[in-house]
Amino acid sequence: MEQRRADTIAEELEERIFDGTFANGDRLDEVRLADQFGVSRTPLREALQRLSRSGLVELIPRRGAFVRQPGPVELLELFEAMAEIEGVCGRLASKRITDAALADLHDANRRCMAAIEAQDPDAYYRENERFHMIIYQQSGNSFLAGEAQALHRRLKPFRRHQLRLRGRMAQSMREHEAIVEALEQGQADVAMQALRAHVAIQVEHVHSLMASLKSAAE
Amino acid sequence: MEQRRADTIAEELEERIFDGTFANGDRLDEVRLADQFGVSRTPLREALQRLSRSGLVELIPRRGAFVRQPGPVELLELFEAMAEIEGVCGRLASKRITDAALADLHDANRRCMAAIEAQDPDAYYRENERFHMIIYQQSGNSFLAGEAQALHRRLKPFRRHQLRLRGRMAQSMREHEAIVEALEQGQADVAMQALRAHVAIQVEHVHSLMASLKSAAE
DNA sequence: GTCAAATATTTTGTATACAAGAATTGTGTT
DNA sequence: AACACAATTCTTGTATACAAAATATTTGAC
Repeated sequence: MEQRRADTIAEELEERIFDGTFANGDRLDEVRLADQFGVSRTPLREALQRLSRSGLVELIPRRGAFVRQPGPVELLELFEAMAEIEGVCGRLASKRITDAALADLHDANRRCMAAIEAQDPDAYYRENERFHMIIYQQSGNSFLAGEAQALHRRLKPFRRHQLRLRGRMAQSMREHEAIVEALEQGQADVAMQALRAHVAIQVEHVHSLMASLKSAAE
Repeated sequence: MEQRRADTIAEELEERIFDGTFANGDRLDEVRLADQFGVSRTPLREALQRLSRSGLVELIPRRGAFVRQPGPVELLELFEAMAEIEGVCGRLASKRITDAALADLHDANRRCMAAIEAQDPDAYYRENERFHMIIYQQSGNSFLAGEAQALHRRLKPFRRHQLRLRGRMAQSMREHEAIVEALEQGQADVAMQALRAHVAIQVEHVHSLMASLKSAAE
């Protein structure tokens, strides 16, 4: 018997919320799910509480657990928060980043470029993610890095859509290069503003966000 | 029988961690505490999980729950993160703050001043808190406001010490006024930097932090 | 037929029971 | 005496049982 089923269950449930198996507002029936996972209610409830902490599930006392996809307003707020926090990470990183990390950023950018040439959005997304993670780490503040990572993760389903937009990958690529340059030269405010804008631009395409939101809600 | 004991227990435990009843590294015995609170292990475990999410308790699988006070490094990171996030809140608030909120800030400052004259650090702290909460709210971003509030709460025990430092209240007061002025005039970057510095200055007094840290650890 | 109150059913929250892993103690060997 | 290993004791994680609240259903009055 393996240890700690609760977190594996939480992951699985999260996956199902992301992939749309559970729609917004759905009630997550404890007994049914427990049955489905072949466990008792105890570890399942534990998993639900964990999900409520990360915001995917709302736990209403004496009523149950409900899937809670962010609405338009909340989504905008999350993107804005992410833009701001990434900006902050960039500002701090500009003063603390190591040469090795700078080399890694260059490397990630090269791979991004290759992905664009290969017309491979998935590869691009993967390398793009690496790029951002490096910056989080190099902020030198593990708390902020953790927050940034959590937000990144939470907004993932909504970001993927954006890359499909015409020309977005190439544009994103240019922004990456400007960001690395600012970091390289220790230009704190330039790096901050560039990163903030790089994330905030996704809010510009709110309509496409709303579309993905609606499709997730049905 | 009242409803939802788990959160009242979580609050109570949090209180005891803050006030030093439970020292750093202490193991929180489920059965003993359950007994003490007159409940079963189930709601108590729920409370422990909640505390682990807010970082006060580390939950090691198959070993138990341990009190986890932040160490020096983590403490510096938390203060830095708070300074940055407050700065961000201030920047956003400078563009969005309402006249009513500005009036509230002035009011909070007046009360702060009165507290200084009355040599009442507790009253000062209370009004100071109100001042900051208003700014969080006025960022217009409930996610960021929530994060800021959570950090504020978490660092509370370490902030209180700082106010006792000679002249800190008066200095803090002047900073508050500069912040309100920047917000009033919509000077985004001035407000951001002022707020960031206002919080970051507490890191300057690291030694006093360490002292309070050590006393909490024994 | 509609609405309301009472009853039945479902579902959450909590207590207890049990199982498996960790810690501890005791014993035997060198 | 020190170490290793085994058996015991504790403790966590999970399952089941029970209680109270919320929801659904039935029944009765108008």
